[in-house]
Amino acid sequence: MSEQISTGGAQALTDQELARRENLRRIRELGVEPYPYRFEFSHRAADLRLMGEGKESAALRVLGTYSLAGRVVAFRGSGKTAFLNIQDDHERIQVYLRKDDDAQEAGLVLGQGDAIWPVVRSLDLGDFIGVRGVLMRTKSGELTLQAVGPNGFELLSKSIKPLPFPKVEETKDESGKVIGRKSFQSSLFTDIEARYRQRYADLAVNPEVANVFRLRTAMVQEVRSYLLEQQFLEVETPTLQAIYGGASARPFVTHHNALDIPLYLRVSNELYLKRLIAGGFDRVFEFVKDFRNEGIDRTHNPEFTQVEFYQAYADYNDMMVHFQAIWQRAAKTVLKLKARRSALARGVTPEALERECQAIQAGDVPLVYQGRELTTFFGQWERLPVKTALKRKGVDIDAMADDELQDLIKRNHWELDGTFTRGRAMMLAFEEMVEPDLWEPAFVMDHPLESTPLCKVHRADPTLVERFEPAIAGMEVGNSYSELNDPIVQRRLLEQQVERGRGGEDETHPLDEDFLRAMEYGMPPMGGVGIGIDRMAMLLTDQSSIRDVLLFPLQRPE
RNA sequence: GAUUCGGUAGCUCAGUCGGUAGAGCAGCGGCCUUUUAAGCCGUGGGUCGAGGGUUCAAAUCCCUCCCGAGUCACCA
Repeated sequence: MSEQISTGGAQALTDQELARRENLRRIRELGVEPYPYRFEFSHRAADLRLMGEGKESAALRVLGTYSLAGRVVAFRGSGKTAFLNIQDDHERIQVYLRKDDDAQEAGLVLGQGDAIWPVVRSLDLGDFIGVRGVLMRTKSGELTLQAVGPNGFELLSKSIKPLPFPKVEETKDESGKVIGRKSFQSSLFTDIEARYRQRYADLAVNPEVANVFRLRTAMVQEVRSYLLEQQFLEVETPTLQAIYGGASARPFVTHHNALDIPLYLRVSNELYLKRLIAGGFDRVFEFVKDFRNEGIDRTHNPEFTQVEFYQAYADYNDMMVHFQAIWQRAAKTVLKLKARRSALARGVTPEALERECQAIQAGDVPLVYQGRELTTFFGQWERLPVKTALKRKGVDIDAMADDELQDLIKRNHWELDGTFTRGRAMMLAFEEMVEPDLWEPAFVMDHPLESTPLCKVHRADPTLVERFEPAIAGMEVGNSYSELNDPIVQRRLLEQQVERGRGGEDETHPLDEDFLRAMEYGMPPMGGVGIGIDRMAMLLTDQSSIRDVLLFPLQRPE
């Protein structure tokens, strides 16, 4: 390690990193601080583009002076001038810098001449700069902020490691001749592992990735707005729990030192929200991170986000209404944002865009996932009782004896885990015969009694519970019950589950006496819902993997 | 857990039959005061994921391992 070039780590520096540190040294030598404290800016790139819309240079110039700050994402220097593309908030605008010592046009002199120009020449992609100047339009018509005056240019932060900016994409004709190239149009930092591990780099160079997360946030806000408008109270419940429950899942275990007790990261907040209903809050909701110590795949991450809400005096039918309304509202908001964002690129006029948004609001624009339309998404979602769905496939559960059901399983070479029960056989048949064909939104409802211990028995069929699991594009996107509130029955069901746990069955939970006590004091009838926020984001932003809607998906450490 | 594909320069990739590695962009030096694929001239850069084996010789063939992605299985 030399005194100037500290590696700051075990790995040797690349030639590019060394070059940037040399630039940094040179800038300091010029008396310029490469990491100043603040920069006052008047506008952002998106604002400037909006203001410059349809105006020529002469009209732009009289608008006055503007300033902006952002990251250098492209640099085209030519001797005593430079065109830069600056990105702020994932929007880009061109900036023009001139050495300008002998500029003819009064007032358009950068004005720092020899002093600042070496700093401009030492810029690297990824640096942050501030620019003050006037708007203009170049020969080719691109809106550009031209730096003017002694404060026209400031270095705000030096980048000493090259970002993985995409190379240009080439279009070739049959003979292999390059007939066109474009840069910064498409994401070409494609190493998927690096993108997840270094999300900051992914976001910095792939604005459309950042947009997915902006859409996700907008979506979450819509869900929250809906629930608040419906008089639900937002609450917070423990993440660290001495007894985990509310879902069948293996927990992460940790330890509290001062109390010297094991603690679990919650697998669900369900039992706490029900306690709150017992406590007299009639409508509560919570956005929660749940943690489940299970596998990772396209639709599962060990920590994931749900919104759960509980409503006193309601049942699962009421919850279906909320569920559909929330999804449709969030989807419309996301579709509108997508339309607005792409309007300029698509050449859509403001009037046409307004009509588009009205059509989206009216539900006339279909949601598309992975190239396939969800045609009934903005209509009434089908309510699909498991038994009814099977009957349509020629399997009438109620008309079949146990041995007939067992025969059905054997004939199809299905595998039933655990011991045979009619309910398990029914769900197996549903998964094998119905689920693969589910695409349009459907409330899969009225599951067998043994599927959950937290749900009320179906009012019309004692072998079922009042539960629904909505499926969209083949994905389970939530779960809801007419919540069980009979403490005697609840105790029996939970005790049975504990027994099964002792018998070695996976994924049961310990008996939560405190939860039972709350129910014994009296709990009103209620409907409860959990919505998987990550999967919702996948559906609405058209991403095929849950990792593409998580800013920092779990990765094995480097 | 099973299985398929992948890991080569900062990024994206090529690398034939085994003969000590290439391209574009990025970088570096030079020229250039309206570029936007900037252009022109010159130029540096590699523990080919790791380890072992076969061979005169391994990015390439074999074995083991690591990491990732996909598919299946698991998943109230």
